[in-house]
Amino acid sequence: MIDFETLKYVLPFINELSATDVFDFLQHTKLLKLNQGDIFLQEGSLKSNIYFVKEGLIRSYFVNEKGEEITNRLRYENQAMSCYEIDLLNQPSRFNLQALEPTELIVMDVKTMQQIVHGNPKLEAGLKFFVNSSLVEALSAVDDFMLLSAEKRYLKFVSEHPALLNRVPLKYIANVLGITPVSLSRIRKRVTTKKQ
Amino acid sequence: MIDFETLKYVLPFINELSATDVFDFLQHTKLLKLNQGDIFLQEGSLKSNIYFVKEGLIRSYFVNEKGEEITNRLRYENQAMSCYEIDLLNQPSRFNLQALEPTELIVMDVKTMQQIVHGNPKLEAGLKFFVNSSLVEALSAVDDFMLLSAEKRYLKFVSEHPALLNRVPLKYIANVLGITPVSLSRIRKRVTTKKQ
DNA sequence: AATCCCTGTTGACATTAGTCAACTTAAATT
DNA sequence: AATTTAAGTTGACTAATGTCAACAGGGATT
Repeated sequence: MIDFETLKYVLPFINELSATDVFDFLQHTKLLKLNQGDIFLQEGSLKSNIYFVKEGLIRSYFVNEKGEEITNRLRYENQAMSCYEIDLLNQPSRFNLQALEPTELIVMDVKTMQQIVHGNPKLEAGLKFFVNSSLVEALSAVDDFMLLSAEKRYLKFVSEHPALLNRVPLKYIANVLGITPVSLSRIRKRVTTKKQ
Repeated sequence: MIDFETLKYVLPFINELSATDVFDFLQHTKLLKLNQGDIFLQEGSLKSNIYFVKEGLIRSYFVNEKGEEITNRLRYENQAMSCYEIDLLNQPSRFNLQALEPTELIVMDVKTMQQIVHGNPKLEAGLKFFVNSSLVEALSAVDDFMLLSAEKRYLKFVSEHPALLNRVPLKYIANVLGITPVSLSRIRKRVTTKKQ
């Protein structure tokens, strides 16, 4: 169980809850403190948790046939990470989750959360907002891959997540953009020389 | 208002509803019959409808700066199409919706639907299932763009939608796969010669 | 039947991205 | 300080995709 002040900044909608609702909610969350490099969910896991980043930076990645790690998502302060295979398909995770910095996560079991949320209109609305936001984000990402060049996707990434550039190794960003680190290095060069 | 038998095949969860619930639901749906080529939603529209394809085939597309039409989604029997900008962001649609065949759609206003669904556990569950399925689909699509080559995406498209190949012009499929029609034509040639 | 239009194919070439390897740099370790 | 390691850059080359244009074939229209 974690304190209200901690939760408030990560999940703004809890400000609208009654005291008892908040207590209920807090009772079923826990704080997970991680060191840089800690892997907190392994491929094959069935733990249907949802993770809210209070502080720090995490990634989702998997290991391909060649033994290479491919990073497919990055999440930082006030963002949530979940494994959709586990939560939505009841399948073991294909991905690992790892902290890239000293990180504090608010962890909630999805099934427990659903029980708490169930029947509480404000919590229902909060969950619905979260799922809908995830959907918008995913659909926009699909459209970006369809419509934008790698260079434009990079520029969009920079404008949407400027702080990440100095926090995340380039190779992870390259993975997220769907290109190789070598290619991203060259795109970055092209872009910076263009500007001048 | 449309009949129950029609709806049953498109929205299987309504089988679990009580008679009054079904009636409520049917009262707020209507059937839209379209000819091939009909555009039933224009860019800029704010009509937050959701469309279930009873029969036929539709596409979502937009017109880019060069005046070219870019198709970003295809939907056919028993699938749903919505414009996420309208429904989820309250923004005018960037896309047009068009029937590619003689088509029958079940149309429902999203806000009306939410009112009906609200407070009815089975309808809530049905809507939740629909949104979650959309989310899984979108997240998988993102991962595919990140991890698969254009050729592999094409092969996956073929295996998942074999019937579409004979129903949809190649250029629309190319758009959906994020490549040019010329490129898809060549991939298709590569693939068929490989098999033999 | 002749024409027109649209779609898809193919060729030639340009652009972009991938692959492999060498090298530099910075950070961590000893 | 020396060594090791990992990340990023760069060069050379290959592969994939885009662009532009010409052409072929099918379907619709006249």
